[in-house]
Parts: sequence; C-alpha cells; structure tokens
Amino acid sequence: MFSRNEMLARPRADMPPSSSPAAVGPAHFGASCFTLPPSLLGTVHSYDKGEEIYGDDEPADYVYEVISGAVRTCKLLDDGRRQIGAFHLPGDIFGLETDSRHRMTADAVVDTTVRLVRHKTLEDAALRDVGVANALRALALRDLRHAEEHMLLLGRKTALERVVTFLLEMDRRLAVAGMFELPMCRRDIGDYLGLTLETVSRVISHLHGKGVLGLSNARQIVLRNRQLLSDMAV
Amino acid sequence: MFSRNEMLARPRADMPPSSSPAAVGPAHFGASCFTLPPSLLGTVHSYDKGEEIYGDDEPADYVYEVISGAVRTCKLLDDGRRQIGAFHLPGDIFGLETDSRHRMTADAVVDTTVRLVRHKTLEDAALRDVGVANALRALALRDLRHAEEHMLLLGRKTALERVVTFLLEMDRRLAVAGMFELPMCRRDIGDYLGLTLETVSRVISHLHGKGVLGLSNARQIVLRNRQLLSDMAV
DNA sequence: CGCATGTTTGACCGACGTCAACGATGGTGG
DNA sequence: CCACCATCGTTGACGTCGGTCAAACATGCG
Repeated sequence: MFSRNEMLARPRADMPPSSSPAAVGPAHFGASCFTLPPSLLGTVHSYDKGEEIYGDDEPADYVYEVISGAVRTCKLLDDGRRQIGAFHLPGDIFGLETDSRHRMTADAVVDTTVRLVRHKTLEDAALRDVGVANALRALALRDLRHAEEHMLLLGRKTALERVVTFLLEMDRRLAVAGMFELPMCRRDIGDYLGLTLETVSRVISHLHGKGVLGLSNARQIVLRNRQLLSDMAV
Repeated sequence: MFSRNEMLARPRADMPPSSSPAAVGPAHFGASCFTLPPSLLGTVHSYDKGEEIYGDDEPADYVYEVISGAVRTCKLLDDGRRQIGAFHLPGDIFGLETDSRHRMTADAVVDTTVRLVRHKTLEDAALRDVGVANALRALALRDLRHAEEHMLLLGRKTALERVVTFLLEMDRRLAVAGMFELPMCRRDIGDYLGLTLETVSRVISHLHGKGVLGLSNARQIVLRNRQLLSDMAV
C-alpha cells in the first residue's frame, strides 16, 4: 500500500546550499531541501500507531517530513474535546508551526515513518540563506491557506458539506487509480470536521446509500461522481 | 463619546495608492523581531466604513498595515454565508496571505486608514534580503497560530465559550484603561465566531446580567472579572 | 477463541438557528 | 430643532440539525 506521494521521485538534493531564490516555488519539503546542505537532510524515525510525536508546549526541537503513514496535529481542551487542525500525509512537513515551543500535539494516525531535521539547524540556515527563509515562508503560507479554508468549513458549513469537502480533500491528496484508503478512523474525521463520529458515519452511509460513494470497506473509498460532490461541498 | 480609534490621529491622505514621499512614520511594519528597511514604508490611504479594500481572487498588488480603524478579512459562500477569519486592528498587517492573488475579501469595519506597500516590492526584497524574508515568515506564522486557535474555537467550543474567548481577545488587543469599544457589529462577531448575531447578543446579555461584563452601550465594554472569564473560555 | 477497537444505526434531546417584533441610536434634511 | 429613517441590538417563540446515549455488528490480533 503506497500513496501517491511515495510514487513521486524525491531527489535528494546535492545542490548548492547557497542562496537560490528559485527555491520559493510550491515548496514541498523536498523542494526546500534543495537549498539545504546534505548535512541538513535529517535522519529517519518511525512511530507506532497512536504514538505521540510531540506534545503541546514541548520545546520544538525538530521539524518533520512524513515519509509514510499519517500524522494528526491537534489541540486539546481539558475536558477531552479535541480539534485536529490538519492531517499530514507522505510528503508533508509539520512541526514548523512555532518559534521555540510546539503549540499543538502531533501523533501518528497509523504506523508512520518521518524524516526529521533539527529545528535549530533549519532556523540557523534561514537566518543565513534567503532561499531557506523563503522556502519556510512558503510552507507557513500554505498551512495558513489550509487553515483559512478550514475555518470556513468549521464555522459555516453543514455536516454534509463538511464530510463531502473532507472526502474531496482526501481524494485529491491520496487517491491512486481513482480510489483511496483513509488512514484515520471516524472519530479522527469528526475531530477534524468539528462533528461527532456518529454524524460522520451517518453522512458517509447516506452518501453510500445514494450511490455517490463506493465503499469496499469503511476505509476504502471511491468517489463515483466528483462533479456532484464538488457541488455538494458548496 | 469617542472611541479609541477616533482618538488616534487619522491622516486623511486623500490621494490614490500612488506616490507620497511624505509617508514616513513610525515603522512598525513588521512588528516582529525583524524590521523592514525604511524604503519599504508605503503610502497612506483611507477607506470608508463598509468599503471593500480588496476582493477574493483579485491580484494581490498591495500589503497593508492598519493605522487606525479596523478591517475584516472574510470568505464567502455563494448563498451568503460568511466566515470572518480575522479582524485587523491598528498595527496589524494583512493582505500578505497569498502568492499573487487574494484568497479572501477585506473590507473596512469602520472608517479606516492603512499604510500600503506594493506586494511586488516586498516580494523582491524578500528574495534578496534574508531579514525581510524572515520578517514575512514571522508574520505568516503569527497568522497561522491565530488560525489554529480559531479552528479550535469554531470546531469545539460552545457559544458561551466562543463569545468569552472573543471578548478576552478584544480586551487584550484594544483595551485602554481596562475598557474597550468594539468596532464591529453583532453580525460581524457572529460571522467571526461561527454563530448568529442573535446568539452573540443573547450571550452578551447573559454575561451582562451576571455582572461579569459592564456595558455603557452595546459596543463599550469592560470586563469585570477577567479570571472568571478566562475560566469560562476553557 | 476472546477481547479490543472500530463502525453503524436508532431513539431521544438540547443548543443554537430561524423568524419575528420591538426598541435604541444616530445621521440627515426639512 | 425635530421628524424621519436606516442601522443596529435585544428578546421571545419555536424548529431543527447535529449531539448524546445505547446497542448491535464487524474486524483483526494475541
């Protein structure tokens, strides 16, 4: 089971570490790595399903790129309410979100492998190298764009619209051959969409009943009518 | 009665966003640890209450700093539903959110004066100057942090918790002598908090009834028990 | 096999939205 | 100066979408 991202070539950058303004593009970590000396390319580490990668308010020692698996970053309230801000899939960078301390927890949705780079190393590079600084800025802006879209979803969309938006997002991010497998459970989806797991389940059942969704099992999904779904997402 | 905003100097600069060499003032453009060079200090422009500053999907020609007044940045759905992502108050930068096109609309909540800088100028500077690049990165990260907090609010907090969180935010950002005047109406607050204006009104009335809030009028507020309110915000 | 984890589905409920009426405020023009 | 009107805020009655609680079913692993 490989995701679309794993199929992408990931050139491992032995390129001039100097300032190359060209590094601003749709900065993939891969892309931003281009501007880093090989010594910054980081080591690999694995986490078991459910394992915490870092906790809220912990020192932000590392920045992470997902190699395989999936990661959720969340905020928690004392009484257990949880808001997942984003799911990070292969190719995504996370842990960059702060200055010196994390402001969210991150944990593995399934068994997950990441590449990690010392936060300080990146930060030092960013202070010297304009290419690195702009690559990091592009990453922050991309996260910001996602968060802004998600605020609209959380603040103003109905349950149906939220779930459809989510399915389209997952389709875009991890569909292979028109089908994808969700790494996360219904509760995670609910905590991402500001719903309960029951509501998520009901909406998916409803869409399945309508025939707009194919389910070979609860996690394995194929969108049968993307146009219709896009209209439903508002 | 005068609001805090009315007490601020409001240079009326009735010139279009073109040339004004005279526009050099206190330089908190880039209120982070990095500061921008004086050459990047832009010209001044004013907008009437309700006037659009830029629209969704328009080319992002300028970046703005609020000098006086208040600005809301929103996303709209076709049927009129609106989500306000942020309010921008004096000292705040906005319009930076994108690469080449805006992804939100921005309009003046009240009569507002801004300083503006050509987006391209900033972008060029960021490609050359590591300090500028990092200043812009810091701004993006600050907006991201706010958006993440706001996702928690929109996804998981109750109406009471949302309104209290909002009041504490406004208190922090614009209280003078322990009191502040809201520049925005109940509908704006609702669209920021993912509630209806009626619910916002009811919650504020409730808090007022409990004595935890002082209201000399609907917009003029004093928090009588910040500790209690902080506890209520969860 | 047995237990833990996850999903579905139903019955019921409550927080918040909707609709509507009324009141307060302030700007404008006669 | 006041009458008028638009905008904004408050409050009540009622409806509903999604949450809560609960039970049954599925899946997979030690």
